Amino acid sequence: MARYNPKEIEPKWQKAWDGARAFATASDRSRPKYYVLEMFPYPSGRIHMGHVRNYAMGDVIARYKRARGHNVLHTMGWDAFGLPAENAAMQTSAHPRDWTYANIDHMRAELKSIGLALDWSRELATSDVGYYRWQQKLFLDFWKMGLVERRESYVNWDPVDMTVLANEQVIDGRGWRSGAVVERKKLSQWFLKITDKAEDLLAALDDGRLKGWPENVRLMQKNWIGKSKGAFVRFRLMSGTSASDGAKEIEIFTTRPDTLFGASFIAVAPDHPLAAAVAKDDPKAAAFIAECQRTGTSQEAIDKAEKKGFALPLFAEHPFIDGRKLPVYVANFILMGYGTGAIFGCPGHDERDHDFAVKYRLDIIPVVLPPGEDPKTFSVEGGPYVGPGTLFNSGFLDGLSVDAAIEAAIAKIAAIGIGRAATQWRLRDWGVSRQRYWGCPIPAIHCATCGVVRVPEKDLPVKLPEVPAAAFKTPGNPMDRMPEWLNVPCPECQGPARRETDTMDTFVDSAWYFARFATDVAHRGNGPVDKADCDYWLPVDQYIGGIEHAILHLLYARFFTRAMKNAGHLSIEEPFANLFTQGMVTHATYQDAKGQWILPEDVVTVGGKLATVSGEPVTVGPVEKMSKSKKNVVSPVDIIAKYGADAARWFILSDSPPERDVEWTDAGAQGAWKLVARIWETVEPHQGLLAGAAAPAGADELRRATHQAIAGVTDDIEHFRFNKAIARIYEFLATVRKADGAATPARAEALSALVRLIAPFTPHLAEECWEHLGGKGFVLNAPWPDADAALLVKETLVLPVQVNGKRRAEIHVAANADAKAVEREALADAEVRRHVEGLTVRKVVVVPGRIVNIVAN
RNA sequence: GCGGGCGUGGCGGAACCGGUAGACGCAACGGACUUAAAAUCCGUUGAGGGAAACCUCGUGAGGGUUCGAGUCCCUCCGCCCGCACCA
Repeated sequence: MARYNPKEIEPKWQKAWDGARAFATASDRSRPKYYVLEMFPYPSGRIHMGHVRNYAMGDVIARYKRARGHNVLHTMGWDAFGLPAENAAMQTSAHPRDWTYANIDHMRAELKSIGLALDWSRELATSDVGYYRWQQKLFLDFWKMGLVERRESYVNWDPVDMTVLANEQVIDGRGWRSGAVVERKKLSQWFLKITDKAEDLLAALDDGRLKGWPENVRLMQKNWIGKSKGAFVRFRLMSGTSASDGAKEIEIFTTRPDTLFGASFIAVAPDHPLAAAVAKDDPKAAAFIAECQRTGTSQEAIDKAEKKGFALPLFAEHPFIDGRKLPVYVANFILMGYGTGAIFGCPGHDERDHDFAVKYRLDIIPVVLPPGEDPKTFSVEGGPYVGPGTLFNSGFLDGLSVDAAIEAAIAKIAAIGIGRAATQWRLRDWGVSRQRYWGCPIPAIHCATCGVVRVPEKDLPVKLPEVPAAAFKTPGNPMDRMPEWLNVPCPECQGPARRETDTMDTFVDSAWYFARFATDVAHRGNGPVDKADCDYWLPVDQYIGGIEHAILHLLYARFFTRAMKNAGHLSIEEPFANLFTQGMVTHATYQDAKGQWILPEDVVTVGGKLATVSGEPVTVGPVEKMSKSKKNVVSPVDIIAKYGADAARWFILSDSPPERDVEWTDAGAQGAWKLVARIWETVEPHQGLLAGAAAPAGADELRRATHQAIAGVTDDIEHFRFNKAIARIYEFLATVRKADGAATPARAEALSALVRLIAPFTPHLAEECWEHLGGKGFVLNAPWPDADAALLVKETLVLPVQVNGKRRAEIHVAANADAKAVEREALADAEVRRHVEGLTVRKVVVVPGRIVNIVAN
């Protein structure tokens, strides 16, 4: 018997599928559509196991839905703009474009060896002019609709390299290449007004439009959008201490106006105008603000920095308490971008305010009394109380609940004209400017007389200028140094003007690619998307990708879909009907005696111990996400060469639930390979079996097992439980192999079902088996098997019987037995009698079809 | 720091709505085949006790609710993801 050889068989079927154009998207729109999309890859150069996992999952769904009669759209493309190409250009002198497209060619070939059911004719790269010119058109549309704005905001600035740094290029507050301390620098930048859609982006999370999304992702987005109700309140600055710009008052935002009587200070952001005004004549204040500016721009850096304040020579009057003076601080944890950039601090009922008050020895006054506490003894000196309760020490609010006090406080503030109720959002507008070359150029022109002007649509695309590869060795954006590209006549006055040199955030590229995929290639020259095509295919029925994209990418795509609908390009608000977030691929880490990381392929077992190829001892470290820096990577290409694509796909799906991390182990991959070989071995003796097989009848073991397997695997695939589907296939295979005496029709039915059930997971093997058994056409076009409900019903059940919660016996009862009969049966059981001997039975709990519990004492 | 998750045998995991904890796979051990090894096939395998029947313990730690808790609640520990210029 010939051993199964994936090296021959996998390319054979890949060629056969190609030759038959088997995965070309059908134009027949009468069938129900199904659009399955995996997050497209960044073309880093090589595929990794994370890709294999992501695309194997999508492929299972695509092939399964196809077998269920759907018209399936399943495509692949490249998230091709971004920083790594420019870093490569700095290191290797390769032009970002050449580097990127060479990587794409390489990765495409690697992906094809996995045997994915993809329509490659729809492939796109976001760096193609044919893609980004339509992104420029969308940008202009949004601009006309008022969704584009220019305003100042901060970037990480490397003062040595004179360049803007990404957050990941800032390491411990220093530039990654220069090592210089990074500064915050204000630049005029482009923004998309995602906050205009905040209300609907939030509402859709809860109103059923995203019922196919995981709860945790919806919750993360909800918290990210962060709608909070509260109030603006103006505090009068005390005379004689006014700031040098003459400000008489300071406006704060608070979500807890009920705690106003517990206020003991005011804090403003380092870039608040009041702070700047004081700093003008106060070198110490200026120095403190400068220090704050040296913290990075990321929220994480700001939050983790030690909370610090600087007392300005200013005091504010408490609006309700005569004579209470509130000192005004500049504090490094107050954000200018949220609310008014100023807060009042209530140390008794807020963590950060409490820390701040302890540090600067400010009053800590409790104003909310928890239920059951005595106001005379209750203290918040040791820590704030943030729960519900009743107001005290609070004048007109005394005795009210927190909620009632919030309302009463707002009413009073409004009545005396010092403030009003307000809603604030944590969500900020989307800064899309990048001071980099390898991105989509922003279609704008700066004219000294006309200001910032749109590039007319007829002049699109604004192509990236041709820049020599050597230009990337110099820090900064090479576009700034291309006068022949930079200088253009103003589209409005024809006077001298300059092109915008900022390019777009790559999140813009990935915010609408799903709709571009849905647009037929023949229609792609006419606009960003084809509305009719999108009306048929969208929304994406199943979107699959990493949890790391839970907020930004998904939120941006949701915003873009709304904006594109408003611009008339699409008819939907939500791009992804169902979302699945898959876990990472991890691997053990290995180090040699010197602490150097070692590739798994360079580790060998010598006498039961791990060693390097040259014999040095190796220590095994923790299992971590596969990463280049720790060298704990396994190349899919090597695995496919060794075991075949089917075994790789099988293992990556078999070992862990899809949403959790999976650990790649060579033993597991070998196990998958054994399975592939065993299935072939099981099928091989039955050449042509399907051709003349009679219809199976009866209800023998094998038939029951077959239909149970069909029902179980189907249900598991529908619910994204690939690991369980695979476990069931193992069980079913064992039954098939043991069923020596089964009748030929039952065996044909079992093998036919087996091959179709494995087809989404191991498609090459399934085709080979299908052909060998005499199945018609490709198994990929064969209908999914149906489970016969009559063969799934059990006649008798085995019920566990507990005595006082401990399992003591099992009884066999008819599936339709009533509770009384089950109870009688249980009490009659010899084992049960032994355990209740000498006790009085107090209660018998019968859970139908589940369990019996006898309570006795 | 803030937001969201996860934690079950030697390992990956299963256990549906609170109802027999450990399905299935890996590893290990025993056996068959072989001159031998590999491959393959069959069997055993949570821990402790017992000759056995069987008993006790056991789902990160501690507490609680319940006839019954891996599952629900509270407190704590550890790890992972995100934090707006990595993609």
